[in-house]
Amino acid sequence: MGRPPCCDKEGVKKGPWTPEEDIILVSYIQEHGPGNWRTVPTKTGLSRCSKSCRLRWTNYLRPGIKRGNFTEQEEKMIIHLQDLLGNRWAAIASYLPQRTDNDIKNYWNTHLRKKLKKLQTGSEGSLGDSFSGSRQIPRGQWERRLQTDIQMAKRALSEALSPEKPSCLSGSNSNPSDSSSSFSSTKPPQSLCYASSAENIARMLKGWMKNPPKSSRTNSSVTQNSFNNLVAAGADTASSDAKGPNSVELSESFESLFEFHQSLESSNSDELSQSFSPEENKPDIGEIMPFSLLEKWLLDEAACQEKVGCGDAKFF
DNA sequence: AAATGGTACAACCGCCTAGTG
DNA sequence: TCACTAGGCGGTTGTACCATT
Repeated sequence: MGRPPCCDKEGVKKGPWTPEEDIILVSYIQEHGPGNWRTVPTKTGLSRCSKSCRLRWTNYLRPGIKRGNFTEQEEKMIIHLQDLLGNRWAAIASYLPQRTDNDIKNYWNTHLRKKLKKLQTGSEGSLGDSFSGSRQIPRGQWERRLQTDIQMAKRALSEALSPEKPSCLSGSNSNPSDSSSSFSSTKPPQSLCYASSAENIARMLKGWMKNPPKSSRTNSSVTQNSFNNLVAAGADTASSDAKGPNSVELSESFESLFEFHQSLESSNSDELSQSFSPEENKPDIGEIMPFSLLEKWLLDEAACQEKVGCGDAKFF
């Protein structure tokens, strides 16, 4: 028997999030930290279901999310990890810092699957066989490899963590395989850590300000319009139907966000990448250890397997 | 310029699992 | 042990944008 949907209530809003909602959610999380999603809609006044709030946070608003083009390296990693782990996007995402599982999944479905298909039909023999190779790995072998992966990731991470790290980062990322060390289980985070989600929004909003709504592809027009309306109305506090914070608060939020972002821009970006590392349940390995190390590991493994003849990682 | 098809991505849906009483 | 629930995950859908005809 199936569970009733968590959000089958009437009056729960669906569809694209507006900047107003984003700000309400972010400011709430900045204050209280993520977790206990069930109470978020009631406490924020958002007409969204808890799941939607969580999703919006994890896929879009949370700190440290990198959006846009995937690099060639990331692409390779995704291909390799997908071959290794299958469609376990969350697991794959844990190896790719700054990328969400949803992002990776989308990228796989829209880009990589086709790309591989093309390659597969192009060079039927080599790639095709290797691509389907993992499907034929005996379960025991697959599990052993997964274990090895986890061991190696743990080791690499603990090595990388041995030097001092910013407190924000060391709080909850101490164990990459410990997915239970989620936000809710950590102490209330320092605002600095969450501030970078405000940075995300600020960046977003700044983009909207810079680009006319039409030119921006990354945000839905609903959101753009909503934001434009808000900007238009924000100055004279005319947006009256906003739930939660009133329009004065909202415009103040915008101002503070812009100020915040400006101050970020003026400071050292390297420093930023450290001090604003995502406080996240997903291990931010790329920021913890050099990305090249992780890649080296993956590529070495692939090379090693080619040698041994495992035959499931012959892409590169 | 309009119509059409393809692409990209945010968001939703429903199942699964772990935690809790 | 069982029932219930929140959170997590992967699959799928909806829709705006872009390119082509």
